[in-house]
Amino acid sequence: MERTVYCGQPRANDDGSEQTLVGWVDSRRDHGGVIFVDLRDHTGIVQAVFDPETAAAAHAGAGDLRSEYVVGVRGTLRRRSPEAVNPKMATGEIELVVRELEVLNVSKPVPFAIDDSASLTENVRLRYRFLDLRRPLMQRNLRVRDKVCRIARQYLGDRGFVDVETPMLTRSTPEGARDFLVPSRVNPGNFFALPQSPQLFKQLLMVAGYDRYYQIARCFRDEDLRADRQPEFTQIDLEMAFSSSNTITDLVEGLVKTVFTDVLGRSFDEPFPRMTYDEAMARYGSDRPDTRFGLELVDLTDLLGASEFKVFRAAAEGGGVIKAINVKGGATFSRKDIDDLGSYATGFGAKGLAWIKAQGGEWQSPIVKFLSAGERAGLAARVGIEDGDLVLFAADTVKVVRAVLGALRCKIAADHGLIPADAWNFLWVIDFPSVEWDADEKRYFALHHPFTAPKPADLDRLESDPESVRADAYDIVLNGTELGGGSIRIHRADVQSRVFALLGIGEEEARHKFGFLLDALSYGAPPHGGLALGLDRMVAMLCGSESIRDVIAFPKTQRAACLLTEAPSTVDTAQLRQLGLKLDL
RNA sequence: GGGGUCGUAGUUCAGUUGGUUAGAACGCUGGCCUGUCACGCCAGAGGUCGCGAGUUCGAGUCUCGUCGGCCCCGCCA
Repeated sequence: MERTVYCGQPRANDDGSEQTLVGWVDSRRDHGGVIFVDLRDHTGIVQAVFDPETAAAAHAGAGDLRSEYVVGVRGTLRRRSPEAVNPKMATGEIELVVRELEVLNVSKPVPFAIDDSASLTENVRLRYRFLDLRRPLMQRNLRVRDKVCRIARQYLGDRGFVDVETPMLTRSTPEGARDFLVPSRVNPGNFFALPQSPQLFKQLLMVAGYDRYYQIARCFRDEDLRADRQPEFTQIDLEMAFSSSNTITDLVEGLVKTVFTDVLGRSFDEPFPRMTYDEAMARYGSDRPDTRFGLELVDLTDLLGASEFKVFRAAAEGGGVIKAINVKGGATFSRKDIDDLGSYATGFGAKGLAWIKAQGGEWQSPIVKFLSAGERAGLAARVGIEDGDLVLFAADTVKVVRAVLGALRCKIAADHGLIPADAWNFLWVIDFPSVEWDADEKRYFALHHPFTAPKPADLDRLESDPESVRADAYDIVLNGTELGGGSIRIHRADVQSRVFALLGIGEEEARHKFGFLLDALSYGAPPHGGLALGLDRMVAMLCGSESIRDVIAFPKTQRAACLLTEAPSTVDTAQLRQLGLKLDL
């Protein structure tokens, strides 16, 4: 049977038309005489009616139907009588009066209902992913994903971007994440790496004169998983030659606005605000601040650094900071609530969590007795303490204080409904430092990656004062999630060599591992830059999903396994021998 | 590597202080039912309480280990 119309399509004015529908049996209601079967495909559900008097054979067959049988039905669409209309269904004003039924396949009883009502554990969903994906919610999610990709291709294609594929089998790189390795049979003892991103190849394409490149690119990173991190994920990756960072961010802003407008059906006219890295870290304790709510960090180091409270004084004297957030109305928090926040803070490196509760005109607090009248007055003024507030303090190194208060403000906002439901707070974070000192390894690390260009004005301080050098880099943030990031790249071999040197990548190592890049940069590389958007995260946010697993057809579990195929798996020793590999576990 | 949480019927869950035969809902099977759409009514089947040790007269319940799902720290743009 060949379909003439999808299940979700028939409407009242199709009354009388002859149609053939195919799909899955969503449910069967057998009244002894007439039988109703809801037939489902990805477009929706329509009711088919089997009448024993007008179509005896079809009716007999319908009695044997079970959930998820695959059937074709042919008959006449008929407008339902007014009392039989189902206003809950898009097709509820009409039904198919079946004349002919063909069972295309049977189905075992399914382990869970193919609808969105059941709350399923992820275990079951992933083991039966092919059924999970049949559910309307997942159908919608993957179709939103497809839509985003098509919009991106259209948008970028219209603007002269060329889609170029880059290798999946490439060479391992020293910086960044752990690589997935692929042994080379032809070259025993040698390995390919799966790309962490097409970064170097797109730069080579710039050198090659493809001045606008894009790719919807799979990327691989062998690191531990999170709700928003999978070992393989997808980026909308793009690169432009002869463009400033403003040109690139404007272009990407236009792309993102187009995507969100088309998918969500609402407009995003306002330009995305810009915030420097320093400001983001100071006010929000994060380089991807969630600006949908307040709870901003207030610096109190100058005010309380000399106080009698040892923890504060020690932090200030040790070069650290004292900061606080004011939880408006937080005086209602119980002692247990505050203790729980304390242990949450400990998880981010805090040694404790000092607090002041302003209630009934008094301050309840374990620390207030250490504060002078002047310190108290200054504190009240700067933090804006009013009756009913709860102030939480962190005093430690800059890094710890940012991490602790940055995490606390997000947790408190989430737990207490401070986040507006339909807010979409886009934000550009700019002026990142180029490098960061790693105290453990005693060397500088690139905050973005080693190919990020320093701002020209800062370039002469690269050797003398590296930490003051800003990168010409930009991240796009939405509601506290990093949607993507990019930068202007280094396009001169001499600058690239200086940055490698700063990062402790010696000349010989650089030549060995990045010789091809340095080589390419020395043959007329144009100035260029680009950006990559995390497709999975973007689609997850558009779908309202907490996890990117809900927008990936076949994701891995947190232990990096596929419950459906049971990958990864062991292999034959013969296979290993061909590759010249021996296991040593 | 670490912290937290969960694992009981096909599914989602309940299961008291350790105590007889481990329950509910939905689903499933059979029967009845001609306008339902969460159809209804009657009957029934269905359990390695993740797995393994231990404590105990007795373990779904307590202890230890282990496997697995999820969340987080570290790690990772």
